[in-house]
Amino acid sequence: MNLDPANPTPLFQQIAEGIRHALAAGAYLPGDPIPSIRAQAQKLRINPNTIQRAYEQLERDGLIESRKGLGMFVTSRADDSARASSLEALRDDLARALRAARAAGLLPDQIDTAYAQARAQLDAARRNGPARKEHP
Amino acid sequence: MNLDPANPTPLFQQIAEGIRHALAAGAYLPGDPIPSIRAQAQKLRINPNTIQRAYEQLERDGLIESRKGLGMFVTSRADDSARASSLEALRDDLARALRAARAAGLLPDQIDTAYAQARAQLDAARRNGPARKEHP
Amino acid sequence: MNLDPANPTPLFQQIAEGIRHALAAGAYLPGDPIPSIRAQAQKLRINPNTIQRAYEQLERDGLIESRKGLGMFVTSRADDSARASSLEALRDDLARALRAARAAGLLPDQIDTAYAQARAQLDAARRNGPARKEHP
Amino acid sequence: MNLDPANPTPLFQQIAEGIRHALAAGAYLPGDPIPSIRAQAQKLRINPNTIQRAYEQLERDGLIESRKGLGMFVTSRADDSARASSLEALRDDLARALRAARAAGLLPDQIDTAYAQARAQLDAARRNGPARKEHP
DNA sequence: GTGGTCTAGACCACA
DNA sequence: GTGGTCTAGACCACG
Repeated sequence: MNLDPANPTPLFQQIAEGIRHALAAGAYLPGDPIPSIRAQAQKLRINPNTIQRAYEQLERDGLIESRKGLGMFVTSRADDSARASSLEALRDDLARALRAARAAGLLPDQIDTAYAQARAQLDAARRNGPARKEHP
Repeated sequence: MNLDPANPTPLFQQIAEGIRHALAAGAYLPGDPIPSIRAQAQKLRINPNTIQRAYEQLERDGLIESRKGLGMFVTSRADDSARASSLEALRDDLARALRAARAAGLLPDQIDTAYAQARAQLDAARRNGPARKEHP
Repeated sequence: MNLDPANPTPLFQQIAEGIRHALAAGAYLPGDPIPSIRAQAQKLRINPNTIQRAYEQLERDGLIESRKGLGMFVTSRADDSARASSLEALRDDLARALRAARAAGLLPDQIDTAYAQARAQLDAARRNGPARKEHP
Repeated sequence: MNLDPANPTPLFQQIAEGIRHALAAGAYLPGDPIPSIRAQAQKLRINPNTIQRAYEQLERDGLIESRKGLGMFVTSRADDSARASSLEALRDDLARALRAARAAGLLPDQIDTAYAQARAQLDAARRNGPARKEHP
């Protein structure tokens, strides 16, 4: 899980996002328990309140559910939901970015070119492994 | 200028963004004065301090400059700078969105499809006039 | 930190300057937290908004960074940056002063003499301790 | 006279400075009248209030004096005073710059080097004529 | 009239 | 507790 305290996106969202990815990747199967708030907090060396907020968000999204006295468990449809919500988030992000670009008066060609560049950069990163940042 | 107080991005940034767009679109030419802080504040019904903060940011970015006792004036290279910074912002947004999508395990096909959808939605909105917000 | 409300240079810049000096002097090490806005405001008996503005400037200059809910922390390269910017400021000041002197028709000898005097005055002040203000 | 409305130093000071230089250079002799506020304002295309403030400052410094109903005239000791005040201004500027540099923790060597650089740059500019800005 | 600084006090999100 | 944004209203220098 990639946590960066200097990142402007809130810590609890970074955590929720990390777990969402883990679910989409199948790291936790439906019915599995996820680490308790206290355990997670200790492991990540982060304030338990922050973990709590991350779990709350996941629960609202239906990815995990609490069973009284037992802890939080992965929902049956969690992996699909995780993928779906990731896709939805991507759509939202793209739509927002394009709307802003259009409002700024950028031409469709410029927008497509920017996407192609970002896309190529992503492929390069994938080929070179996740640790690489720039093309060599 | 589209100002939404419910939007999580700060008001003063929304204002700066709006003027940046106006500059990119050529609404104010180099050497032109932009509306005075007080006038803008009255028109947008927003506190002058907030306008001041927006203008401050534009001045730091070299888009406008202040002449004491006279007002704020558009810099000579303002429109180019505004376009360039808009393009840069788009690239950043796209790269961030794609990185997140990849981290979430989405397939390249899904990503491209999402972009195509967002792109089509943008074109549709353009054809139907700038007032349309939702899919037609 | 030397704050003079009668000084024409804005308070928030004086504050930022003071912290810049402290960073250059190594008073705060990279990774250290700097005093919270509210604490600093209370200590200096100055409005928190003014402190906030000073910190904002330091953050823009890359000397400190904020972590939400935790405070502002010294950047890794802060001390070097602080020194570099101080040196740059000195060069600018000297160049501006010399340009003005030349424009006023002063002779090179007069300029050098003035610098020697200012330099000697500085040495004397250093020998006599930082509290001395006037010529001994 | 070099007037720059984008310059952060107030226009009226730039004007006063320009006249001070003219006096030091002997462009106006003691007893000569200087251009009336209205004439000066029209020639420089500047608000008469601004000229008025510049003349006020020169009068306070004893460089010019008003004779009722006649206008403003150059004082007998004006050229010497102009030179002296320029020298004094230089001393002040240098002392202030050095004090700031010392407060920032710069070493004496660094300060002397910075002065030598500024001095060399000045000489180069002088050799190349007043219009040149950078060494070729 | 203009921009710029400062204070006071409020509310918010985050850890 | 932290930083960040916004409002309200004051005062200043400048043209």
